[in-house]
Amino acid sequence: MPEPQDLDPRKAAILEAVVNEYIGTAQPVGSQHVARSAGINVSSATVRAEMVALEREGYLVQPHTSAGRIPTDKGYRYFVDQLGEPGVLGPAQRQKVSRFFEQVHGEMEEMLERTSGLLCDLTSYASVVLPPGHESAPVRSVQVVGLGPRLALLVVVLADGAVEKRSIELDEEVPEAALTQVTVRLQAAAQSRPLGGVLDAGPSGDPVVDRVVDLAAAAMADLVSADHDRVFVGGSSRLAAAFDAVDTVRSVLGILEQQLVVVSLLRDVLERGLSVAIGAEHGYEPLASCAVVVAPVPVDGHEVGAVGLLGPTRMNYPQALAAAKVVGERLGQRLGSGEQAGQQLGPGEQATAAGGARGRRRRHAGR
Amino acid sequence: MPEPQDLDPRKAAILEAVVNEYIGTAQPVGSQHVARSAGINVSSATVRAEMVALEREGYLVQPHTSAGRIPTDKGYRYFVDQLGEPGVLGPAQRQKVSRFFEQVHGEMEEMLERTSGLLCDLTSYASVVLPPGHESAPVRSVQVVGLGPRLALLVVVLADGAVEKRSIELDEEVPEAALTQVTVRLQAAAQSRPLGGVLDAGPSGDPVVDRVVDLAAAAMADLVSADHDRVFVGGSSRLAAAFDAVDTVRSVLGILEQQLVVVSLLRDVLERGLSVAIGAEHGYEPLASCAVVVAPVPVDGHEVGAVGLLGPTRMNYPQALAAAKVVGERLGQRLGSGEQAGQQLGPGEQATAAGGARGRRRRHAGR
DNA sequence: GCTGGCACTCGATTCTACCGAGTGCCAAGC
DNA sequence: GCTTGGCACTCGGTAGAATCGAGTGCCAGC
Repeated sequence: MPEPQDLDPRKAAILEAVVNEYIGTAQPVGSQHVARSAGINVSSATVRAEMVALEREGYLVQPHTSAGRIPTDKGYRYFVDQLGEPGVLGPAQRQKVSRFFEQVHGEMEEMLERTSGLLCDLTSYASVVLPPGHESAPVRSVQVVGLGPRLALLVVVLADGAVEKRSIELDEEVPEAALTQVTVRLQAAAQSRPLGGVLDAGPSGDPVVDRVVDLAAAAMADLVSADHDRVFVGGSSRLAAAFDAVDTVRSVLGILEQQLVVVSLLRDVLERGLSVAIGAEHGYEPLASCAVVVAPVPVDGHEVGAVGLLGPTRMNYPQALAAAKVVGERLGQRLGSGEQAGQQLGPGEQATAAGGARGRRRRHAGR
Repeated sequence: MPEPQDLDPRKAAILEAVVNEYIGTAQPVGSQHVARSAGINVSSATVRAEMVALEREGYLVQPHTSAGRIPTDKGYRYFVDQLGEPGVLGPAQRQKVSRFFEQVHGEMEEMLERTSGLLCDLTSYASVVLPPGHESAPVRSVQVVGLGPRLALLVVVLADGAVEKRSIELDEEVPEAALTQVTVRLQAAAQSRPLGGVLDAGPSGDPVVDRVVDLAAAAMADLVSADHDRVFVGGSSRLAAAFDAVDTVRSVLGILEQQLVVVSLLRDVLERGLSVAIGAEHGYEPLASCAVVVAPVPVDGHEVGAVGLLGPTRMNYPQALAAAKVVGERLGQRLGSGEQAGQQLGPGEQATAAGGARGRRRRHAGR
């Protein structure tokens, strides 16, 4: 595969001008526009000649003869690779981010949801927030609560403030006392260990208790893999504006509704070390007219979550990259500080029952 | 305000024919089409005369001269009021519903989300599921878990299987033992009482414990009002197909993202005893081109939740009403049986840790 | 190698003519 | 007196022709 860096500086400048113009106007860009752009000091005829070359090499296409050019996916890719630095947000945007992370508070789910709203607000694209998995978060508490004659609920509290639950259906009626015993045994076996690393509790002598402990342990193992498909999607209404074809909107929205697809898409892109997937670069055919920008949410060093933006391929990449990067980092810091101290409240927050009605009612991000 | 029943049978039949036709085709309906409809045994000229009257009375409008008629909101309203019975679902639909409620299982949140998916599937409109509030569900367990030096987490398990949590920021460092004591005291005060009716725990002698108990009690009171703005929205992609104006789609999607608005809209419609709100009947200007169908989710007699459908005013009301009614009822039964016995697993479900990976991966409904 | 000039292309826009679904009205008929 | 068939009229939608203009490719000259 040919190196993308094989463009001479003038071609690169022309390509950049086309991309920038097209991102703004969504109209094919003609040679005159390019010639008038800053940084281009040649005539339109020369630009035309270069454009022919760029088209031959696959960076541009003409929608039809006698129209301007628009970038191909390859063109966008080159453009994105060129801008080494992710760019910075404008001052207004920066302030929005700072203000957001100063004042945000409440339970983690709500914070993630509102983070998704922030991203939409910053970029006007649809946003996705993948919460960090908590395989590695130490267990703070395990509890088995009876709900009915043959039904119990396993409730696990993790050090990062997450609470997970799972129903357990029992083969037989189990007295409350036995469940208490189960809780005690599990608590001992799981306390301070990561969720994935809960050790066997060992036999207790009471077969009923052992049986329930086994069921609960299975449920806990299940929880570890379960939290992968949680995801917060926001701003899907922005997509309606981004695409003009109604059925494109419909199909993209439909995909955003399949959370599992979204999750694996983002993880996949992230795993390949990319921060942008343009057009068909991710495998999903139905999203071929979309670009995805991803940034990790690094919590205490290792990356555990992700934020993403979904928009048309003619996306404002510098802005989107900057927004995703900054928000991902800040979110990671926030979650990281929580991991250590369980801190999830804003600094200015009153020392009181957290997340009063005032804050909670301010949800903006859609799911 | 004139009674809507002031239409003679023939006018009513004509109006009905227009509505039915228009729902199907989205095209203005001419007098000839109506005259050919079943149940209309007069000539097109007569139909025309009647249509003039119907237009004068506000049930129909002409988009322009020499076009057919389309129903006004008032016309739809009459139509909806006429069909006394909500109608029944087709056999295929019925089967889908039955199959769904036979096989659905897992935690409540997931079930509600998938119910929302079911509604979309049945009607091809966007759907909303308002979970029942659990003010009245008895508390099964209360726990305060320390997360950091000055942060604790209140975890409440309710008899219906719901788990609620709230962070508590502490004024000072509280030893683990004190938190345990707090848990014990709260447990005693709250056990088996509804969440809203937790009594005062009374002084314990230890001021630190009392302080934390107070904070926790405040947090619990807060939880009661908190669960109002949870809502599951599904099938927003369907809206893109329902409206042809792109900005209508955009604004409606934007509204669906504001969960609080959706919740209060549905509650409002339900409180007014309506099952359908057409056009401007609900107060929300931006949804003037939409109709909302609502059905209660009655759990053990009193209505506590709701399911809703959001579509264009030219909605298939009989189908939507039937679907909402049936799904609302079935969901209520399901949740009701859970209230008593905590039963949330399908009858055919294996007695094992519930909601294995297989089931969990099958999410369809978008948020 | 760059530039201005020039002929050419082709989508978009405008204009016109026309079709036809649908209406309103009216006189004749049951 | 309601109903009906007939008829003139309206007007949005479609098709075709003419026009416009942004943009291209090519080429000769600087």
